[in-house]
Amino acid sequence: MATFTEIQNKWQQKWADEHIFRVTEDPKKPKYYCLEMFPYPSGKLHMGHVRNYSLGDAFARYKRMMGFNVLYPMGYDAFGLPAENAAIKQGGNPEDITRKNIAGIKAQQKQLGLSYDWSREIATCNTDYYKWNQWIFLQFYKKGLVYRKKALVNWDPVDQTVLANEQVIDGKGWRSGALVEQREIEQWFFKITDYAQELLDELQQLPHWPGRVKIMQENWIGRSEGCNVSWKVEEKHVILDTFTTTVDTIYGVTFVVISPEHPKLSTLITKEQEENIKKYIESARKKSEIERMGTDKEKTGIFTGTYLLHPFTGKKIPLWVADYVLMNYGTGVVMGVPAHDQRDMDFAKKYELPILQSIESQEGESFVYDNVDKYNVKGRIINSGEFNGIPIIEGRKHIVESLKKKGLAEWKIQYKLRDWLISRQRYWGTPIPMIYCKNCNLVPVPEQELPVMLPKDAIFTGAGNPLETSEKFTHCTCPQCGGKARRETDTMDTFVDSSWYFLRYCSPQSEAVFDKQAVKYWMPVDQYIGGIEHACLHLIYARFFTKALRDLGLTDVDEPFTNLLCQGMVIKDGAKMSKSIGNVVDPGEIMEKFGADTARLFMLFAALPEKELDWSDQGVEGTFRFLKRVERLVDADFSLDPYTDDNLQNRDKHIIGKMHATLKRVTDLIEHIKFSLAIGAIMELVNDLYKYKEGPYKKSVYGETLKTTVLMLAPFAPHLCEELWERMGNEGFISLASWPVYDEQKIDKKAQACEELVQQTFADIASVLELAKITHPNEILLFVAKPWKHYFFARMQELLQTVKDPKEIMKALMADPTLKQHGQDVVKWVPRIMKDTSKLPKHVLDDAIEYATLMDGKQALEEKFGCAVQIMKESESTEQKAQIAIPGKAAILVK
RNA sequence: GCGAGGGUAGCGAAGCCUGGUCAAACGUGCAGGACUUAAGAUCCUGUCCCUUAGUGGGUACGGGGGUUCAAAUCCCCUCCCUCGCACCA
Repeated sequence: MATFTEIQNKWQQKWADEHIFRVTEDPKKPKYYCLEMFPYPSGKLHMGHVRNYSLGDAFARYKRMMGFNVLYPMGYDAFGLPAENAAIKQGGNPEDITRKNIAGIKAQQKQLGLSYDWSREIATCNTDYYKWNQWIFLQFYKKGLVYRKKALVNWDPVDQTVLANEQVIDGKGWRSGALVEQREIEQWFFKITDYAQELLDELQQLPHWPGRVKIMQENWIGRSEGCNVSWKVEEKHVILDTFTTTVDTIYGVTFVVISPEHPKLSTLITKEQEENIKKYIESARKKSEIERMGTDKEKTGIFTGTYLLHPFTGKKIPLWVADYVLMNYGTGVVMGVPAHDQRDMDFAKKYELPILQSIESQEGESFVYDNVDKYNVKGRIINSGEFNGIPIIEGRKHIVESLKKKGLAEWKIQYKLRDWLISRQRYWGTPIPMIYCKNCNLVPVPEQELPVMLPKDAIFTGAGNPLETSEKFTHCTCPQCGGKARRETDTMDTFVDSSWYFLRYCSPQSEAVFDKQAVKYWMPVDQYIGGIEHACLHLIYARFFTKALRDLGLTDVDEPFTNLLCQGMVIKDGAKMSKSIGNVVDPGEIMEKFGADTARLFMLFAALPEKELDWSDQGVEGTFRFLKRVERLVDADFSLDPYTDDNLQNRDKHIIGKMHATLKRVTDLIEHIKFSLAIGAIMELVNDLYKYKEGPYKKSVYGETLKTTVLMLAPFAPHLCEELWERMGNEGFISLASWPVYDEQKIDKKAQACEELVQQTFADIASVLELAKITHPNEILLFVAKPWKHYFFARMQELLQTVKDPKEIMKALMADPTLKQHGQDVVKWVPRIMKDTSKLPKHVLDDAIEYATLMDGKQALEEKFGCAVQIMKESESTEQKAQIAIPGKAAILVK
């Protein structure tokens, strides 16, 4: 008997030799693009990967069997800091390290037997890939989607590079975990904010995305509708803008707060306050990233000594500095309305600033805009001069219009989403194709000179950007004037690489960025599978790229991913697998011990894809046992007394019915990616097959059922199923076989069961008669498990002939002493039966069928045995039981 | 604080949307039996409590309340857990 390792190797080899998973565009076949988030090649697979790929592969295999032309590719997100850090630490260079890691991870993926079209493999560190990053960058540049500016940026002191906002988590770098500092540096940006509105709007058109991802993106984009109000500074020709969504409270402004980082701040300080403010700014900057993130948010601030003039009342409004105002949102200046804003209220109370009410609720009470829907609030404006009494929402319009006339306000839509900072001061990434020339300033590298390759002579010391150490790289000639020039040494964020790789897969060898026709055929991705951690990073960038490339006329795809599945984490002993806890299970070891099929099947069986998966060693063994159980079914000796009679007995019909029912269920479950339930249903069928095999079975029925079982299991445990497919004498690969089709007609198992019941009764009565040596029974007693049900249906039928009112029927039924005992159930069913027979629960209908069958059976029994058959309600006493043995009568019990 | 998702039998995990077929799939664990010299593997049976040859009854899906003839499932309140966002004006 072949071991699972032998089976695995055999079929993996065959799949590879015959290239059976290779695909090309075929307009005659419906396409299906199944994609997993490609991995960062760290050298070894972890359980999260295995889960991800098991899900994707099962689904791709299923779709293939369903007749789709399935694009199922794999590649590597190969640029990134870990490889560079490894080079610094252990010597060597990032490329070699990365290539080695790719080889390692690929070997394990192959070992898992994933049905990728390996001819489409890509790695983002290949020049023929990152060349197109540069090309896209240049297209974006031409279109004005790229710009360079000096900005306060998130500086990761450990990784020595800048981070995008999305990569800062709790004030720490997403990779290094180091506290992020603010630095002012010239940086490259992608203008993702141009697409903020579309990115937000089109979330509506993604019905098959998990709600939480959409909500997260929505929050991340963070749209607010409001207006900018300009404030004149007293005795200075300076204007300060504030952004507010609730301009209705403008009469409630008792102070204005400016961010410590605000560029105009220095000009707004009075001499007396200068020293103190400098101190405050200093302390704010120091604590900023640590304490601004803290839970305890006691507000601090300091008066600048300067006053602003209220645009309506002309009153003097003090200008304060406080670090609860963020520089990078809105204008960096906020109007303080302590009566209606919790933060302002806290601040006002602390510094004893006046509190002025300017709006009230419908009930005439003051309220704070905390848990209130700002855009649909009801109430009116008060204490606000000419605006008194106007409903809040309407009042906003009046106020803005009034200010607009004075040139002091404009409507404004504000987003939290900020432009995507893509420069990284590191080596292992795509060089940004720009040149600095003394004469010509900033010059893009001409397209024909792409790619700008990473130099081989860079030195990895850990200090600064290694690219700057390469003379060959940094020195160049200006493409415009031909003079000496310097190359940009920043590289691109690796998230640029992953923002369009799904397009490249469509035509990985294309001489262009991608082949338009191929993209037209394959895109969008029908099913995308990956971790939730990318909800606001990769998934937003990829959407942005898709839209930007569309606007460049390169595709006509609006949204890249139609269906999105975010898999749950793999945990063990109640915690995420991690080295520090020591609960890591190595996929390699599991594959060694139990094989790829078991590893994959367990991953799919243990939990629904979106849920957490609790790793259990016993569960793995159980899965392993199940596969062996299936194998034994195939290896069973068919020659052992199977019935050859062509007529199908009840037990044959039953198993066939079960098979079709299971097939229907499994198909539906896989379609909805509820793999664990699908596998559970297959297990049930396997259990039934074992039972079927116990009794007299027919080879044809057994074989047919088993064949279907193996086909259903094939997407989950492909190696074993290929092997079993062959052992059962089938030609070709099961991977390329067609998904079986169920026959609705054969599913009606209840009718079969009833028939079986009658048949069984015949047999049982015959044997009882024989045992009791009874030749001529006068009467046969049929005991039924719930006789009152049948009785109920009989009465019900009678009543329906004459009475139409459900309540009357109910009354009549309840008057019956037999049914009275079961009043609850009677009351349950009558309204249902009266309402709509088609909507009856299945079991009620079944009971009705059973009743009819029983009546038929009774008749048949009477004919066959030539005696009266009586259906007994119940056997309450032993006396009655004793009658069973009374000669001249036969009794049989029916469930 | 805001937002999302959870709490089901010894354990993992379905069922909830669309109330009745639910003492609740499937797996695991446990118990008994068969096979075996024995162990393992395998197969069968049982596995909330009481009772039975069959059956029947009681209690139960975090806690409390409500709607309904009927609630794990719908509504309200409450407790606990996990995960996102977090002074966004």
